[in-house]
Amino acid sequence: MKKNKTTIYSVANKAQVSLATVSRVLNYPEKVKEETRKRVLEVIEELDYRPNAIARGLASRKSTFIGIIVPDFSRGSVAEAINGICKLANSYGYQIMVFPAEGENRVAKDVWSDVIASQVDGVLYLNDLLIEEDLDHIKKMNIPVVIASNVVDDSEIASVNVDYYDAAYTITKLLIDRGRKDILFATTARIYSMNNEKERGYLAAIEEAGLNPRILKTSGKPKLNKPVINEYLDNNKIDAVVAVRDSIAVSVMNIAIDRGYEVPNKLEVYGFQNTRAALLSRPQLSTIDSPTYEIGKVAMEMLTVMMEDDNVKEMKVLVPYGIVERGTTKTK
Amino acid sequence: MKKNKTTIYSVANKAQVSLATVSRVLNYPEKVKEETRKRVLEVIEELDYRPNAIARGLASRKSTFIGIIVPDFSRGSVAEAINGICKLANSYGYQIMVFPAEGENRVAKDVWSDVIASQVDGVLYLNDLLIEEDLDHIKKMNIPVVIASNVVDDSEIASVNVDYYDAAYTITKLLIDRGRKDILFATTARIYSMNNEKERGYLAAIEEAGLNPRILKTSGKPKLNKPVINEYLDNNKIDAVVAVRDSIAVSVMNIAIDRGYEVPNKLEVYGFQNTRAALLSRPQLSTIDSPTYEIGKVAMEMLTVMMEDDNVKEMKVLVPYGIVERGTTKTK
DNA sequence: CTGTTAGCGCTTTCAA
DNA sequence: TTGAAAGCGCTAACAG
Repeated sequence: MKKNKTTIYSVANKAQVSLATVSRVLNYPEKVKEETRKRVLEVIEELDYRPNAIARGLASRKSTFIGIIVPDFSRGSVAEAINGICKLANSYGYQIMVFPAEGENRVAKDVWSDVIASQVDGVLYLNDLLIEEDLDHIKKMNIPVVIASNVVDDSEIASVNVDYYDAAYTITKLLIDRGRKDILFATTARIYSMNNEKERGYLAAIEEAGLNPRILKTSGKPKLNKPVINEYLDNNKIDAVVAVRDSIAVSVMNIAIDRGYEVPNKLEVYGFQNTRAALLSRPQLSTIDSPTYEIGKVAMEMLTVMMEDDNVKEMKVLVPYGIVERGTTKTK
Repeated sequence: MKKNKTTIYSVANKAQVSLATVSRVLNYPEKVKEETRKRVLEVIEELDYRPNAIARGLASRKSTFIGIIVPDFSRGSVAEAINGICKLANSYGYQIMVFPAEGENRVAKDVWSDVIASQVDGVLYLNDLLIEEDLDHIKKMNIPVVIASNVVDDSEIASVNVDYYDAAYTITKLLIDRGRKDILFATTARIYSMNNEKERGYLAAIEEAGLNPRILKTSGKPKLNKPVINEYLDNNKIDAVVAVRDSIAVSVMNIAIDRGYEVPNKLEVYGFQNTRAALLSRPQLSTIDSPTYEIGKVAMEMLTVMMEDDNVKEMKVLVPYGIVERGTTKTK
């Protein structure tokens, strides 16, 4: 299978210049006499020449590729972040390389190995799972890495997040102020730093009000939720729900409605993330709007800065969240 | 910013062999004496050597990169397909490169330019929009291209799809057989080959039964749908809906329910795709299960075959769909 | 079975 | 302002 055969030589020949000159009009056009430049540009156009990114990468020792480490593209938050990243990467001239990181099939080591081999200039970590081993790899890496949506303490590691603690605290407080007393916090069984933060925020508000915390840990998958939620509702009375994800919120709500709960009068519900699921639910879900698209953009922005300059000051950025009140809460 | 400095030379030196031998243990291990191979492997391990994929690509004239052209990662179908692609790409040793193709910001030419420059060995076209110009580029490409979820007539172009015509025909027929007479076909205003096929299938069944076609074209976005749908329902009585996407099905259904329609007794609804939206709706949506994950896998499989062998026979593959009957239809 | 030697297509000094 | 030449790190004949 042969590739594009127009090389820098073809152009140089046809334009009657050396290949160095062609290279220059590509990279430092101002260093070439206007006349020559014009001629070369014409030939490039004519031959439809596209510089071979691979060769260029090898010669210049930078690939203009960036890597994104991603668990599962079907997760709404990830998808939006990637959209944000693409947008920016494109305008900065970076190509994006994907490194899938499914928890089960790939151990951290393999992913990072692939990343190193691929010669990317920087990496964006969008995986929601971040283990100690990853942190080690990141620190050993000699290219910049930015972590999105993962709260990490290490001050040397760049990350961008929403203030999940504050968000959870705030909506829980809102519910308490409206007289809710039995507020369920529905979270994932698996431990994510993000959801941990939310739990801390929830607990802070609950304890401050002297209420009893009620925490339910479920799988993220709608199908597996049902029995767990049903069992919980068999044994407990609740009047509000704060869920770590919209989909979990909707799952809990739907089951509660089936059991006769009236939303929002008898049961108020908040989700997290403002995904499409929140829009399609009945009633439409009130939720924390975490601007995942924005997170992607900001992360990419940080990365470009770090790729150009080793000394970056602000390693932890917090993107503002919003509270979207819809049909599942009672704001008067 | 310096990169990984362990090269094939470091390994060769330390293992007391030539670089060619190291290269061999990497690419044709069987051609190296067991003893030497072991020694080299040890050094590789010890130095944590990772061959530079860029250099390798340049020397071998194949990058082991494949490109995916994608419009919007937040689309459920795309996301699942990418998951499928990743899964396979990984086991075949291909790295995935992303080429965003937003309709508005990028003209076809740019995308294909980037693809060529990046030296990928093959490309998967996951964009739902496929214009004449793209087809031209694809045919001029000297690397294989596989198109997913786009019905394209050209027999030279490889594609993988679900038989949308058949699926739409079948569910429409099902509705007719259950006595439904005013069946609305809710589709997108923008023209997609996929939805076109569905429309043809719908029309075939409707005409066959001597009924009146009822077609409503809306935007894909839930927010913009509402007025259009409301207006339609102001002026028309319907007793069933076939929508080209789950989200559209749910939008229509929710509005209909608000207007007093009882689902599924007075109004039956079918969606398309079996996304999460179908699971979270109330009642849960009956839908065509198009196995997008599978489509991704199959497309990737085709691509690998094509990358190894220019002469491929089967250029059009159809992946089987399923009909998922849930709460919005009346199967007895 | 292993080493030597050309490149792959480009960038980047260094001279001219 | 331009050209010549030396690599970037690796693969792939070709010898031996």
